[in-house]
Amino acid sequence: MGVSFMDLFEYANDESMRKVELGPGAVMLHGFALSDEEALLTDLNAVVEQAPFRHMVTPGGHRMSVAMTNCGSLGWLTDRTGYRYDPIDPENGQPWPAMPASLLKLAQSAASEAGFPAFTPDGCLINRYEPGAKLSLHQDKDEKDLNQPIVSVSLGLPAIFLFGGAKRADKQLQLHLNHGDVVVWGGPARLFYHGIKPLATGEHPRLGRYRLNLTFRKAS
DNA sequence: GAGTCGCC
DNA sequence: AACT
Repeated sequence: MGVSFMDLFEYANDESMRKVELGPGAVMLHGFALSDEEALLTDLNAVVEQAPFRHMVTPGGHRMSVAMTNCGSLGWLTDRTGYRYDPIDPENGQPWPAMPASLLKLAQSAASEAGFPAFTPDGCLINRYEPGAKLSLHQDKDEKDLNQPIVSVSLGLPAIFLFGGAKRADKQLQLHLNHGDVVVWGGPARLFYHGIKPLATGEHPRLGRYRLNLTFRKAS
């Protein structure tokens, strides 16, 4: 007898709970990013200036509603030929912007808090959602090193994060992600299916009409 | 044959 | 679904 699914749903969405164990290897950290907000947004702006957001295309030929860019030595890409990590931004032929120290520090401190003290991310995928944008249920499985977790930081407009299990059909927790929330999953949860429901319209004091999601990973 | 970071 |  552990906590029931409904109990977990309540705990996981209670912002007064600073840290919620979602299951083995998966942790929700409420309001974790807020202390570094100024440096974070300044550094993010610099990254995006060098590597602008773009709507990538899936192997099936569909344009993604989420706009993406990357920083760090490896960036995640999708195009007609498939999903992969690449050190070069195909839009300009240049390496992705280096990962700013503020981002790396945030990712490592969140990972440590979640029980992964040796996290050494080499890539950060930056996802920009506007109202209506979504990411359907998927696994992060293009990384060579599945021993290290995924660290996901939410900024700006709120979203509903679907966090399922090892099989697509597994029941999903619906987690309300607000500005500054972090979700970390690794170990037994590393390949769990997850997604984002279509973003509701809104206005955030710092990020306006957008939600930004930073997902740190060790790709190589 | 299995799977799909998409679509309706 | 159209492709891997």
